[in-house]
Amino acid sequence: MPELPEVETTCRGIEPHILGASVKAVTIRKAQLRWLIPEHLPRELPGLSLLAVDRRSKYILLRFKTGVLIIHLGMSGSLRVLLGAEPVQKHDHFDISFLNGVTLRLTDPRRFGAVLWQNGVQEHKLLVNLGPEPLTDAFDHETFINAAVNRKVAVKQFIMDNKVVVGVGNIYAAEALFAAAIHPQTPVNKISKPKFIKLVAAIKYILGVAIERGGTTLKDFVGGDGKPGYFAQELQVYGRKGQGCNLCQKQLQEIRLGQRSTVFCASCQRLPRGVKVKS
DNA sequence: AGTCGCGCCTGGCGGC
DNA sequence: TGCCGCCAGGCGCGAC
Repeated sequence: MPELPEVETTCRGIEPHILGASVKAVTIRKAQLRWLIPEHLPRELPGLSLLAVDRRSKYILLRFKTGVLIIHLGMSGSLRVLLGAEPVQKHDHFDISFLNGVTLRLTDPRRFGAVLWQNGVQEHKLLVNLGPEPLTDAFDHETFINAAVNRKVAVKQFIMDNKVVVGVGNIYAAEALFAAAIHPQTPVNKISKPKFIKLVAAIKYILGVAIERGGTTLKDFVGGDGKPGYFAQELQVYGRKGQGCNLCQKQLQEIRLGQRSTVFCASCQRLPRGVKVKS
C-alpha cells in the first residue's frame, strides 16, 4: 500500500514526464472515491500548464496557475505514467493527459483515495492542520516532546496522529517503535527525553530507508507496473506476529491499538518502570 | 480538547 | 471445488 515513501517515489517518478506540460484533457471514469471527483475538472484543467509537483504528507499536489489538483492514493491507489495507449481496466478512475503525449492514470480498487481541487493559492482545508513533515527539520524532538505534554495516549497512536507528524502509517509506526525499543502502549507523557530523541531518529531513519527502497523498486512503477511488497524483507515486526524477534529470538506479540494490529517484541520493547497498561 | 470508534471499499484468504 | 464471511488499512468525522 502506498505509504509516504511510495507517494514520494510517485512524485519523483511522474515529475520529469509532466512538469511544464500543458493539460490536453481530463477523463473521469469512476467519480466515486473517498469523495466524488469534482465534475468540473474536465473543463477546468485543459490549457493549463503544470507548474510544480509537490507532496504534503501523503497528498500529491499538482500545481497550476489557477489552483492545485490534490491526489491521495488511499490504501490501494497508484498513479502511473502512460506513454502510449493502454487498455482501460476495472478500477481506473481518472486520467489526465498532456499535450506532450503523456497520460497520468489513477487506479484505485478500494477507493480510499481522492482527487480534489483547490482553487487559488489558499491551502486546502485537509492540508491546513497537518503536522510537520517527518523528514524535515520541522520535525525535531523539541516540538515532538511539546506535543506530548499532558497527553496519555499510547505512543503508537500518537505518532500516527497527523497533527503530531505526518506520513507515519501503521507499518512504519510499528517499525519505528521497535527500532527505538519503545512499547507501543506507552503513554506519551511517560516517555523520557532520551527515548523521544531516539524515536524521532528512528522515524526519520525508517522512512528514509523505505524511500531508498521505494526508489529502487518503483522504478518501473512509472513505466506502468506498480507492484508492492518491496520492503517486506526489511520489516522487523510488522506482519511477523508469532515469529522470532530478530534481536532476542523471543516470539513477537500482537495487540490491537486503536483498531489497528500492532506487533512488537515484549522483551525488547519494555514499558518504563512502574507504568502499567491494560492488556 | 483529547480520545475513541465508525465507516468507506474490494481483493484475498481461511473455514467449511 | 465453491461459497461465504471476515479482515486489512488511511483518515476524516462525529460522539462523548
